[in-house]
Amino acid sequence: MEPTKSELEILQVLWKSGPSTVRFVNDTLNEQKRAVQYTSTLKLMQIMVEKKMLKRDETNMKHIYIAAIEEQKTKSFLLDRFVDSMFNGSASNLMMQLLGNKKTSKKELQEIKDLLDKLDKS
Amino acid sequence: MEPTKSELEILQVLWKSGPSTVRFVNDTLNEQKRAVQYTSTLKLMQIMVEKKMLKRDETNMKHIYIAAIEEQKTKSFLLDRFVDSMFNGSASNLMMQLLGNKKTSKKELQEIKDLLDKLDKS
DNA sequence: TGATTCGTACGAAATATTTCCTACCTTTAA
DNA sequence: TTAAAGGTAGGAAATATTTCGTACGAATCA
Repeated sequence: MEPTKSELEILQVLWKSGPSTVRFVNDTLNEQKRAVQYTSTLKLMQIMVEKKMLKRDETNMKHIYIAAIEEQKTKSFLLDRFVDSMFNGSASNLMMQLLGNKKTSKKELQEIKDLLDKLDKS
Repeated sequence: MEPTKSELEILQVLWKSGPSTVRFVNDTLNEQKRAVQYTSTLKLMQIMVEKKMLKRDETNMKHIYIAAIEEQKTKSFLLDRFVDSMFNGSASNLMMQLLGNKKTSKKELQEIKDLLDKLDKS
């Protein structure tokens, strides 16, 4: 449980699209991210199986890879580490940074407020 | 502008404490983070000077290192990348993750709300 | 049936990152 | 004035990460 940057890219594809072949993952990366050879993606995914980050169904020739770590848990873990290292563990510090950021639109802000309100009531 | 994990640790010290010697940075890292040899820290900081991430005052024998990239800009940049890669660029997705996290205390939540309110008025 | 395409396995190379050894100079204190 | 302590520089080693070439088997199709 410590995905590298490249490993995370692969996990994202699997989380989004579910169990997939190397071919599918590789095509997706090439479309959405950057040029990468098929065997590079294959190798990385094989390594991730060794690390127990992925599972593999070898029933058919085209192996099917499945994310073995949960999206929520993983993101939560990485977010924690990020907040710890960058914002001294303070979520509001992070928010402050986020809000000072031009990229955060009014729509986003409203969504966040709604979220907080909803949380209040429960 | 792409600090690695170790480089970020050093930047944090310099941002927090201002211009410092290698000795000070190294001591701080050993206290707050992990065991690391003096020359390791030295080497890394020298590399960071080459990369223009730090500046160095060589007037005296004890060189003084200064962060050459701004804390706010750097954090904003890294946060953006993080949100993009992990939460599809959506700040509210990130918030949702953050709020589902046990570690975010009520006090933090209140601070975030206050922050949003303040933002409204301005 | 061949030839081409598509798949996996394996190992090595290329990079990026981190760590530390050694040499040598300056300052300090006995 | 000499030994010890504390500095920097540089290169090499150790790791971690990423990328890809080659070999070879299975499937497909002309």
